[in-house]
Amino acid sequence: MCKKEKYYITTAIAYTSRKPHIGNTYEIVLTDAIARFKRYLGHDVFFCTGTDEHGQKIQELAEKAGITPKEYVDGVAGEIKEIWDLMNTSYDKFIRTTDDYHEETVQKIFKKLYDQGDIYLDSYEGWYCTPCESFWTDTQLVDGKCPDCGREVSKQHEEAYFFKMSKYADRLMQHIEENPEFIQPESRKKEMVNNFLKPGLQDLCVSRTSFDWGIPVSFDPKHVVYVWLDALTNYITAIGYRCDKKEEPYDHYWPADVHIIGKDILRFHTIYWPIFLMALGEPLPKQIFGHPWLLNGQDKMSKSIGNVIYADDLVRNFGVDAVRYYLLHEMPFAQDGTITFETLISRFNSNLANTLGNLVNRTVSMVTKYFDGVIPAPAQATEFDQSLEETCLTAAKETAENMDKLRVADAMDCIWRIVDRSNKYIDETMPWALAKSEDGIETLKTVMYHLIESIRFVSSLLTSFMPDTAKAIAEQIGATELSWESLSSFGVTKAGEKVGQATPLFVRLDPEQKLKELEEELGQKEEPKVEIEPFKDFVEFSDFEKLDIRVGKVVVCEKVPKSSKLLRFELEVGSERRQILSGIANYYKPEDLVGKNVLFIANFPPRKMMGLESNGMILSAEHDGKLVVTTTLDDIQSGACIV
RNA sequence: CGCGGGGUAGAGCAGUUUGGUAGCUCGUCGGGCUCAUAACCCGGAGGUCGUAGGUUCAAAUCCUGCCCCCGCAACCA
Repeated sequence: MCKKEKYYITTAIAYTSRKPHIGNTYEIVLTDAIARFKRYLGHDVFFCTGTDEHGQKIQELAEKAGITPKEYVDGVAGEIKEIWDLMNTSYDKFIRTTDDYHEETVQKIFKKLYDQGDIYLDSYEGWYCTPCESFWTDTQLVDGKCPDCGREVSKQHEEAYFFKMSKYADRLMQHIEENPEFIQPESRKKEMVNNFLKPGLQDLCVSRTSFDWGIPVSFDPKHVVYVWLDALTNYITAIGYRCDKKEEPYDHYWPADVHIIGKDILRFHTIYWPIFLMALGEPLPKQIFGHPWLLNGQDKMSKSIGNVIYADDLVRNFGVDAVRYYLLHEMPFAQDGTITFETLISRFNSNLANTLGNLVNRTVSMVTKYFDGVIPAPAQATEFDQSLEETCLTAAKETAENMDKLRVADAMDCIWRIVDRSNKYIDETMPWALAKSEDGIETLKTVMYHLIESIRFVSSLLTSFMPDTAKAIAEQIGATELSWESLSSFGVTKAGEKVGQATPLFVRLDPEQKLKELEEELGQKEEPKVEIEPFKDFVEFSDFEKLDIRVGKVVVCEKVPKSSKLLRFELEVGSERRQILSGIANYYKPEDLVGKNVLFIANFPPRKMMGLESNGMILSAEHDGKLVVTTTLDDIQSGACIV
């Protein structure tokens, strides 16, 4: 029995707050192509994906929908699974963080880390942002608002468990230095080391009491385990890690060969996750790859911009493999990629319908026409054969080399080199001319054989990227041998086999018409839904009266040096002057605000930001991360009260 | 002086480690061919390689200054 090399690959688990868009879908397709290719090479692959289902946000969404959190996540997890399946992804395990074995194991892990002193109970006063589910310290807050989203936070005392991150920082630093492949792409590694490790790690809050949709801490059930200790551990619980015991196939597959994740969560995977594993005494994953994002044109996809593209809509219009092709081939290795209907249509026509589809179609048609569909044995050689053979053999080798480096788009380019070379080969050998003369027939046999064989290479190599298409090509050229091993030499196709029916693999689209169709079908869906902040609870008038809101006239307004967000204001307030800082530099040119009346809260205690003192807070209206300063409808004496 | 990445034909990218004819895809123009999905093949046009200097026989590539974009961090009560 030959022992196959194991290969454990994972995606990040998808958060079950809403249906994933095509950008989120990219990750599973990318991972799938890598997993399939490793299997194709003969590795013993385990491919894990799943859903992250806890948290306050989900609890709230469920409340809004009038159902239980579990019902809510069941729905979204089902949707996610459907899309993963629709994309023809070959995961071996779909873990949900609400699975019982996962929840139990997380509890055990928490207890173990607590018992060994890595987790400790502390209590602090902090500011909590509900939408972000984040706690902030005084210094982190700005203008009393969440530094992430700029929304209101509330002061909360929370007793919480913390993880001693710093204890393991040196070991992690050493690991990163000794394993240059650990963080990919390289540029991200520097970000992590310089921004987090070097300045020193803060202890991480690993429990919450402010909501209960989570895994309860077994020995202190008013706490639930907070996000990362719950989510990251999926990678080991999914394959049998149970803390006190290890079930099959954990020992076989762990450590992971690669975690494929979005670049936004690299920090958690390259710092917290390895440290958790160190604390558990388990080996670290070999590699973490933070892939770039897929953007719609220049913009990030977002519901509020209304530019979200969903995988199922694309699949309905273009087919699974065309969408897979686009995701796998058009995404650069380390830079964000873009998707638009126009480019999708363009790639579909040129690369799939014209170059690839037409090659198969014309070849099969010729074999049918000239040899009644029977693949002839090669006879009289042509001067172009060797070049074609070389292209096939080299391309196969280089496809594998690129895949080994996770360079999926480059790998696909290698496959297309065979396609291009084959099209050229047809032109060079001119089969239609050979068919006209008796002695031409002998050469024609060679030509057709070579074409079928090189297309077999294409079909074989394509199985990991476009499985259905690969199969369809194989059927049309009558190929049965598609293994990786069979590509080590040219000439595996058996003469005498029959080709199938020549059927276009991808039917060319009329770009303008298709675009119109897409707009009609998806256009109206894209109207942004206006989502506003939920209203807050009643307060007493006396609470309002505690706030001292005034009119101030802007006398000076300038950018705070070194700060990207902060503007420094000097306001005329009656006959006084007052300095206030406000984080609106992204929305206003300082000079445009001079002379304007603004509303501000006058009785917040002074607060230092970027070394400057702010004596109040300028009121802005916020929507969708955009801020607009409030003012008075008519002019009025500065210092006037808002009543 | 917080850390890092980047600015190359109309668009999107490679090339920079190891200086030596500037390349690929799409688009565009012209030609060829007719087996095929108006497809395929060949050729042309189009770039002062962000900018100003420096090193060198030679710079997209190495060095320095500057401008612009992006990511991370900080910071936006």
